[in-house]
Amino acid sequence: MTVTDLTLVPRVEAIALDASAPVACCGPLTRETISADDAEVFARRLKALADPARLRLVSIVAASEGQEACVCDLIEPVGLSQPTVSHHLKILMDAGFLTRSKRGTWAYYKLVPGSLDAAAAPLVTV
Amino acid sequence: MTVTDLTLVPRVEAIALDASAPVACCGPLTRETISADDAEVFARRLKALADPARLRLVSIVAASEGQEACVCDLIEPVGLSQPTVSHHLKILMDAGFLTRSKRGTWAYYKLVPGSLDAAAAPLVTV
DNA sequence: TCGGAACATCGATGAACGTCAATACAGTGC
DNA sequence: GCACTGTATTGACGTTCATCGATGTTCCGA
Repeated sequence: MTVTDLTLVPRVEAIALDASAPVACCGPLTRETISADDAEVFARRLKALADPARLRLVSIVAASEGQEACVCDLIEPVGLSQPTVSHHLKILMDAGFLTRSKRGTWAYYKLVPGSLDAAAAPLVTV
Repeated sequence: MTVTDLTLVPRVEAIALDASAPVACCGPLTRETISADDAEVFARRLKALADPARLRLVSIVAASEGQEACVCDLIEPVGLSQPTVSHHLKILMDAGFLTRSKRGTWAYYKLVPGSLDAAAAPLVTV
């Protein structure tokens, strides 16, 4: 790997993905009609969770010590291939539910605090 | 009601009341790992909501008088064809979020009370 | 009885999705 | 340097999904 390689990959989306402060996209659905744009945003979040494998991954991570788990501990429980698990984890990360931190050769995925509550917020009536 | 009736009360009634008494499929995801079966059920519900058009339909119905709306009042706001709207409404009905009642040639869809809260329950940490 | 209106269903089509095998990449230890 | 291990990416394939036009079905009024 050469030095010039570093400048070739601009991660523009890193700015938009401030995963440290999850926010509800909109008010309660029962209060007033959701806008088309908000519906798009909210649907994208729900779609990231609307898969059995991803729900299990989030659940395993969330129920782990420090709400953090290694990929190597996730493959066997969900019963899927390693590339598929990695694929799902990426989707959950892009949606703002998980963050990744590499420690040595291992990758640890951590639940973003409050992200699940923020995703559920528009559904609850309270 | 005779005495013998007591022993013959069919449990089918409880199933029939399912639509009017929504129940969370599982405990909080953060408490303990969700089972494969519960993940399947929960994912199916989320998938029914994870679409911009369906979110808008639910929102319009939920924000209407008596949380009820006619199909004729739903087509124009979402900007989709009538068959497509009918298709989405069926999905929301099958998932237990809406109920339908025909009055004359009109069909009124009503939000099932508590169904949205029940769907969001596994996500909130409380 | 007939025509029209409101809604559901059918059939087709293009896009998105979940999955895996193969491969590439990045660290660790020798 | 080299081999090995853990993880991400790529390419391909079958399935599911959202959408629409055409057609059915049900109900009401003339």
